[in-house]
Amino acid sequence: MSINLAQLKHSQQQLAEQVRLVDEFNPAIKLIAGTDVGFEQDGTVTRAAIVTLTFPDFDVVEYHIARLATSFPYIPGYLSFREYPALLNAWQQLKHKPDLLLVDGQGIAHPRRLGIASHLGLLLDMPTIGVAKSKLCGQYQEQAKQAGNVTPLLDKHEQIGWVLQSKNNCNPLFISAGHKISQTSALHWVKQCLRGYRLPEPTRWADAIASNKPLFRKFKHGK
DNA sequence: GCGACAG
DNA sequence: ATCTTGTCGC
Repeated sequence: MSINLAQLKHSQQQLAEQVRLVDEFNPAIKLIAGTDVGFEQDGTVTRAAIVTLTFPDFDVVEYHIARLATSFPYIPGYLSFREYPALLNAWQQLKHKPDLLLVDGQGIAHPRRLGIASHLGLLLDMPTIGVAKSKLCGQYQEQAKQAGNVTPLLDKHEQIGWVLQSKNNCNPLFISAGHKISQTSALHWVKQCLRGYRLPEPTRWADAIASNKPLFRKFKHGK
């Protein structure tokens, strides 16, 4: 297969125009889902995990793992083309659709304002938030590694997200609105999902499920 | 030209 | 992302 990045870049610019950052504090949220993607066999297989949790108790309602042949390489700025096929597959298996989706990666904190969280939000027509463990683009003021600290992530003078110190002495999280939510609400909901760990619960569970970590193993045994 | 660069 | 033990700091 051949890849036409100029074409995909144009596609992202077109899609970015459809992203809507609506400020809608929604106190009625009852289900929040998280996603995480991993790879197997030298990257030839993409493994996407999605998990739906209750809010605010964070009880696991259901989870699914989709394994598909990898069809696109990793290219910074084009991550969604590599991961969304498996994520859509996992999403279609969900019986209980969530009210909000936390995606591992950037939302609009992207060169063309279309990180994987925004792209997925458009494809699913769902409110999404980008929760990234490292920065793709933008600048910010360094801050103390004290839980609760927040500083805006800027591109020139435009705010594209937030740099959140989610836990003491840990690297910060890069939060940005994905789709159908505002920057302020995105930060609000991620904070609501923090339980003393660096990652918000939906993301932490998705990570544990995708990588079969202790948290998930323990869950499977006791249930 | 050079460095940066989600997962 | 993934391959991997011990180790340092909270």
